[in-house]
Amino acid sequence: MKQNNTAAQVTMKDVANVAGVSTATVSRALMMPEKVAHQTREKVDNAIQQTGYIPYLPSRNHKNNQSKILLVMSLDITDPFLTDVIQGIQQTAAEYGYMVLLLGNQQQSIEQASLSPLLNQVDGIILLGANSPLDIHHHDSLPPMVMANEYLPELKLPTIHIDNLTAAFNAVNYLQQIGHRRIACISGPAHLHLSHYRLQGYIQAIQRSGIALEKRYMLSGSLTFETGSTALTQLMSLPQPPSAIFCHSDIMAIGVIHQAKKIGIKIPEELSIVGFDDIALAQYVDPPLTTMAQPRYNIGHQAVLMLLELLQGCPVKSNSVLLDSELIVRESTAKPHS
Amino acid sequence: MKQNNTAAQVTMKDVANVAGVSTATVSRALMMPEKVAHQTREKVDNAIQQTGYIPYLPSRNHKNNQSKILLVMSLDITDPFLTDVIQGIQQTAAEYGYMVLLLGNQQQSIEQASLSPLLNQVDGIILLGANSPLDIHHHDSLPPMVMANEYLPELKLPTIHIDNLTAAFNAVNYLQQIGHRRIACISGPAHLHLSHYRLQGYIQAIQRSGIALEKRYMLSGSLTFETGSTALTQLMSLPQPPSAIFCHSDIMAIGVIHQAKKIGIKIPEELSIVGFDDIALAQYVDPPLTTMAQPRYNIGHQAVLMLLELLQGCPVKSNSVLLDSELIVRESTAKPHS
DNA sequence: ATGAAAGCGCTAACAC
DNA sequence: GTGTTAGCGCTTTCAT
Repeated sequence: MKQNNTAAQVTMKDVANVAGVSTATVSRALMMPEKVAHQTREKVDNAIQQTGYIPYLPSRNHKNNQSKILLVMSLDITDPFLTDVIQGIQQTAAEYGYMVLLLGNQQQSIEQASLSPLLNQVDGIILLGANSPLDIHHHDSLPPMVMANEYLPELKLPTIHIDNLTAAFNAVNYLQQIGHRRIACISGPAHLHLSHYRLQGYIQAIQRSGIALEKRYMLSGSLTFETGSTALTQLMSLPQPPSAIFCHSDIMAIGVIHQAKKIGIKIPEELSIVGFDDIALAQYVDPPLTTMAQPRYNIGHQAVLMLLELLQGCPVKSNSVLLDSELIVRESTAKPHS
Repeated sequence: MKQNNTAAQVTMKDVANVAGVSTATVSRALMMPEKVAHQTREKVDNAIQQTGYIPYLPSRNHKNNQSKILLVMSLDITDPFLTDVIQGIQQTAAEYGYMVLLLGNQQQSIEQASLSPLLNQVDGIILLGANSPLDIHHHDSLPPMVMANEYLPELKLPTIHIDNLTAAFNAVNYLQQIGHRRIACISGPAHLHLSHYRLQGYIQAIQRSGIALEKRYMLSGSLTFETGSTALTQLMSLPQPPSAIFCHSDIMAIGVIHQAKKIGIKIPEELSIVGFDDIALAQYVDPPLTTMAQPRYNIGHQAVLMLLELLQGCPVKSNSVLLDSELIVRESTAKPHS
């Protein structure tokens, strides 16, 4: 008869009482069931059922320091690409019995002061993109961390990512292969390192083909529809508009397609577009998007595996795992007409 | 002599030592700064700086039972609509100093046994959609909860949502207003209550106009591109295909648009489409989508406010807050041609 | 205003 | 195998 149900914590002591054993035994029955007599274990199990006991985590963590929580710091939980990565993280984490605490960048408003204690409570951290809110250098002791999707040489974090430079190079190279000469590039924000790498890939591809780099063909902005949309307007009002555009994200690419249609430019006949990421949506837009596919789910998956290894005390084997990217050719690209 | 300083926790005791006071004073300096002498506080503050002390949450929570963590259980962190809601949640939570623990449905694989303890550690729960992994009825004492985006009468949870029935009714009614008679409906999965309400809205609108309900016009599936895509094929192969389709989500609608184009059906000339949610993407697809807009961000915002009130011990004022929805007419709908 | 000391619920030595 | 006991880091009486 539990009358003390005013949200009163059922403690291990209660269980012990009901089972007629000591708290230590209850604890053992929970933690190392094989080290406790079969009979006793049954009594304890019953008592747990009866009382509705639930282990109180803070106390438990107190000792063994395991919260089974992984922190993910993500730039933007709204970005469909990152969302897929996070999905990979969550699913993999769940397989290993970990929960995922997701911190969006909006929450960077949370002051360091209140953030720090939290870091103390999680078992590991996954940085999804580099503009993390935490001033890593000012923390002496942080939980194990891995970085995903963006490589940041200065912090020597184990990282899982694609070769953004080569990927971008290949994307642009493809456009060149099918005959394009005037190729523009819409980059992500400068503070993201991946923007830098992708831009470099673009630049190298252009230069290698012996064509002069056109400053006016190189725009940048956030990885959003709007950026793509406005960038297109800008590009097409150039005296010599490009015949193809390489975008740093699919979302951007969709923005440019949208705007292109609006001002009556036919894709891919008059303008070729290639995106980046291969989000699910890419194949459903009109025309279906040619894009550099990233292994979205796998990035998340690998990141967790890597982090879990760190948690086990494994040394940081390789400092950076490279995943493959692949150009998916759909219908937003074609030979230049003119 | 603790030489075991391999990432050793800096404890409050250390701070106390350095400051030359007792741990109790340090604790007070942190928790009720005004109750401690100005001088002492300075000494403590300095010591904290020097040692790099960070409060250890599990111990702190131990007593005052405040983790400052809100748990969000979401159906699908990949859904752009839910993602926007979550954004609203995170941002609002952050304003009030709360962090958000996000549990995707994939993580339902985590057994109750390991989930329950976690529930014990969070200050409150937001259910985003009803198919939550937790067997609410089997838990005696759960943290305060609110439900968002879906109304579930049986559990009497404070809920924040739109009137799905009326919204659907209005959407279908609009189609009727502009002249459509053969209107199909692609519903969400049956286990979501909102599918039920939206379907009812559709049914009532059809019936009120005196038209017979056509079973063959009523399809259902997951809220995905694929569902929309396959549903369209099915609908258009009917002897009397519909002239308009009401979809339970924008994603679905985009799927049907995609497929419609593929088989050469002109939108909106030959077929009108209306979606639901008004995700950002809706205005960027071709043609821009007419859709029933939900206040995505605000749903999350309100949910947090509501939950926070509960946490303060406020009684559940109204059991259900209704937010407004609004039909956004874009270019995927037009008068029927024939 | 501050220190000493008693817990909080749990785990881990250490005995029996 | 199981109970006793001593903490874990922190907050909070209760003295002073």
